[in-house]
Amino acid sequence: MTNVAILELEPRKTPQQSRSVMTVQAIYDATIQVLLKAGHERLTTVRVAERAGVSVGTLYQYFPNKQSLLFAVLEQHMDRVTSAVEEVCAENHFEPLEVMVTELVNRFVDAKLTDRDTSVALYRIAAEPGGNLIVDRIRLRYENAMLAMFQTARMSTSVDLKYMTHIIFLTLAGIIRGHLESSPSPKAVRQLREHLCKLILAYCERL
Amino acid sequence: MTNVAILELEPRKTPQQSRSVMTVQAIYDATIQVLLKAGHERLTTVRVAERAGVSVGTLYQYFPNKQSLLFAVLEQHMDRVTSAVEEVCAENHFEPLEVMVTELVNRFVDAKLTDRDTSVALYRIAAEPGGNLIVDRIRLRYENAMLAMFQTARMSTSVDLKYMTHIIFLTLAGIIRGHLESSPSPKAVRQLREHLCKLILAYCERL
Amino acid sequence: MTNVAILELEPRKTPQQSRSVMTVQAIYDATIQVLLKAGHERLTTVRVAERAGVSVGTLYQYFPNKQSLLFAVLEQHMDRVTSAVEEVCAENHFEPLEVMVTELVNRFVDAKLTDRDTSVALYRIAAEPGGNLIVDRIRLRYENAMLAMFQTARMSTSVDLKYMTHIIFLTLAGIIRGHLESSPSPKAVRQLREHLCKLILAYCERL
Amino acid sequence: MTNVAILELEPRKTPQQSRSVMTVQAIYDATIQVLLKAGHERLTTVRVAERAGVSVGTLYQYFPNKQSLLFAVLEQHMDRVTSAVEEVCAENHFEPLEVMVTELVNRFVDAKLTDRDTSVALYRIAAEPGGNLIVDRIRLRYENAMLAMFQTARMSTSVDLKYMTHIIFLTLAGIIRGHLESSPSPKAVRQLREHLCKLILAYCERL
DNA sequence: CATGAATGAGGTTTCATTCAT
DNA sequence: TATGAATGAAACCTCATTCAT
Repeated sequence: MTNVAILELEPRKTPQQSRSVMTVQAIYDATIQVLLKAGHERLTTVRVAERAGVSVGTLYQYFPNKQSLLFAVLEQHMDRVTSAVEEVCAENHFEPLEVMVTELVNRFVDAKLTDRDTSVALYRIAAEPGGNLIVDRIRLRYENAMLAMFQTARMSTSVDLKYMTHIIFLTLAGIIRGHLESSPSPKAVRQLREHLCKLILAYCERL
Repeated sequence: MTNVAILELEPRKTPQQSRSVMTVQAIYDATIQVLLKAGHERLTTVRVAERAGVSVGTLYQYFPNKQSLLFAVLEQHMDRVTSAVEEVCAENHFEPLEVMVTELVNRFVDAKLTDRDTSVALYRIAAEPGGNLIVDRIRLRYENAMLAMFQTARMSTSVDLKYMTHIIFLTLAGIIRGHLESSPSPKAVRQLREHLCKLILAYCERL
Repeated sequence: MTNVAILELEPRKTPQQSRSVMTVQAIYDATIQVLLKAGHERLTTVRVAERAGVSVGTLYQYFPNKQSLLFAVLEQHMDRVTSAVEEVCAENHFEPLEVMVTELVNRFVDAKLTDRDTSVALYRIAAEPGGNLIVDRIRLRYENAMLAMFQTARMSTSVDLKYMTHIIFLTLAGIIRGHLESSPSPKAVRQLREHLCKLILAYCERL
Repeated sequence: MTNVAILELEPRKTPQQSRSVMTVQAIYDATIQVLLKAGHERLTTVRVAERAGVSVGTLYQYFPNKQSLLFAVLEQHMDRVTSAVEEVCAENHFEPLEVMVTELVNRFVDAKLTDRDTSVALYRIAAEPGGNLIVDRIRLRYENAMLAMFQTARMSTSVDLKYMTHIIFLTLAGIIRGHLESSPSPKAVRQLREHLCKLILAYCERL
C-alpha cells in the first residue's frame, strides 16, 4: 500500500513550480528570443541572462558554459519535433503505405514549420563542433520510429527497409531545411507537402 | 563549348601570374587549410595570413574584412561545384530521362565528395548572416541549368518543370549534406548514388 | 604538565559536543581537504561548505569572510606545531645544550612533517596580506619558549641569547620550509635532522 | 672574411632599442610596480598594461597568459640575484674558507636586500603552482656555483660537500626570507650578516 | 539558525582591424 | 604595397557574499 501522505511531502511543482525550474525555463526561453532577435553571433550569455530577468551568475549555476546552454536548447527543441514524429509513426502502423507517408510528411512539416524561425536559428547551433552528436542521436530516434512503422507496411520483403528509412529521413530533413533556409514565404507549403509525398511514395513503390 | 575569344579578353596571367593574383589565391588556400586544421571558431585573420605567408595587413588589402574573405572562399568553392553541374546538364540535353538523372546525380555526388571536408566546413560559412544570398544565387544557377536540361526531356507537358527542378535540387543538396555531415564513412557512397537515382527518377516519372 | 583544573573551566563538549563546535571543526577539516585536493586557487567557500556537509550560509555564520576562515585554519594548524615545540622546550630546561638542540630539532621536524602537504599548503595562506601578523605572533611564542629553555643552558653570559634564539628559529623554519617545498622525497629526513643539529649546535658553541 | 656591411644590415638595438624590446621591458617594470603598489591580489593584466602605457592586447602578444608574465618577471629577478652569487663564488675559489663564507653571505644579503620589497613580493609568485619548477632550477644554479667554490677549499675529504652546500643554501635563503618577511627594519642587517657567517662557518668547520 | 539560489563586479583572454613605418 | 605591433571593445566565466524563505 503506497502511502499517499508520503507522496504529498514532496512539494508540488505545478502550477506554482519551484523557483529553479522556473528560472531554467526562463533562460531557455530567453535564449531562443535572443537567438531570433539578435542572431547567433550576437547571442551572449549576458544578453540571455538579462532577457531572462536574471544575472549571468544565475545562468552559470544551471549551465556550465555557453555551449551547454545552446545544446540544451537545441535538444529541447528537437525533442519536441521528434516526439511528434514518433507519435505519428506509432499511430500509423499497419496503415496503407500512402497513408503512412502522407501522415509522416504532414506531421514532420507541421512540426518544423511551427516556430520556423527557431528551427532555422537552431541549425546554426547544430552546426557547431559537437552538435553532430546531438543531431545523430535525434536522427536515430527518427529512423527507429519510422522503421518500426514501415516494417508493418505491405512491401516486398527484399527491400532494405533500414536504408530506405534512412534515405527518406535525409530527404525529409534535407528538403525542409533547404525550404526553410531559402524561401521565407509560407504560400509554397501546400505544394511542398504534396511533392514531398509524391517523391517519397514514388521512391517506396519503386523499390 | 567555351569561346576562345572570351578567354583572350582577360589578360594572360600564366605562367608568370601577377603578384596579387597569386597572393589572393594563397590566401584562399590558406583559409581552407586553417578551416580544416583549426576549425571555423579558431579561424583568425592572423592565422590565415601566416599560413598564406603574408602579413595581416596584406590580407586586408585584398579583403575589406574577415567575412568578405570567407564569402569569397565560399563562392569560389561553390562555383567549382556548380560549374560541374552546369556542364553535365549542358551535355545531356535531349538524352533519355534516366540518363539525365543518372549523370546529374553522379556528377553532383562526385563534385561534393571531392574535398568533402572542405564542403562540410563551408556549410558553416554559408550559414552565417548574409550567406543565404550567396547560396540562393548559386541555387538559381543550379536550377537554371537543370531546368534547361529537363525541358528537353520527353515528359508530360502538364508538369510544372520549374518546381520539379526545385524539388530535385533540394533533394540532391539536402541528402548529400545530411550524408556528409553525419557519416564520414565513404563505403556507403555507391548505395547513396543508386538510391538518389531511384528516388529522383521515380519522382519524375510519377509526375 | 597541564593543569586539570584549567580543563574544567571550559564546559564539557565531549562526547555530545555542541552542534556549533562540531560544525566549525567540520569546516576546518573541509578547508584543509579542499586545500589539498583542489589547491589554494580553487578553494571556494561553496566547495568548502559542500565538503563540510553544510551550506555556504552556515559557513558565513561562523566566519565573517573567506579570509577569516583561512586564517583561523592557519592559526589552528600552527598552534598545534607551536604547542609541540613549547612542550619540548619546557621539558628540556637545564639539560645539556646538545640535548636541548637535538630534542628541539627532532620535535620541530616531526611536527612539520606530520601533514607535510598541509604545511606546504598553509604557507600560501600565511603569505596573504595580513598573514604576517599571525606568523609573527606564532614566531614570538616559538622564540619565547626556546629562549626560556636556552636561558637554563650553561653558556657564556656574554651571549645575546635573544638574538641567538631568533637566528635558530629562522634557521629551523627556513630550512624545513625549503626542504618541504622542493624535495618531496621523505628519504632525506634523517640526514636533514642530523645536519640541522650539527648546524645549530655548532652555532651555539661558537658564540 | 666576415662582411662587416652585412652585419650592419641588422638594425642596431642599442641605445635606441627596437620597439618590441622596449615594450616588453616596460611590461616587466610595470608588473613589479603594480606588485609593489597594489599587491599580488590586485595585480590584474589590465592594470599592468595601463601602467606600462600599452593596451592589454599588447601584453598578450608577448605573454600567453598572466602566469607566464609573472613567472617571467620572477625569473628575470632571480636571475640577477643568482648571477651575483655565481660571480662571487667564481671569484673566491681557493680562498680560505672564512673568506669564502663571508663573501658569499655578504653578496647574497646584498643582492636580496637591494629591491627588498620586490624580493618579498616575488615570494608570492614563486609559491604559485608551477613556481617550484623555476625555484628549483635557480636553486641548482646556486648550489652548483657554491659547490664549485667549496671544492677548492681545504676541507676534510670525508665531507659530503654536495649536501653541505645544499644545507648552506637552504640556511641562507631561509633565514633571509624569514628576515625580509617579518622585520622591515634595516638596522638589524649588520647583525644578520655577522650571525649568518658565524652560523655557516661553524657548520663547515664542524663537519 | 540553516539554506542555497541569486547576485554582479571584476578578472582573463581573444581577435578583427588599423596605421606608422 | 607590405608589414606586424598595437589597439581595445567585448566576450566568457568565477566566486565571495547576501537574504528571503
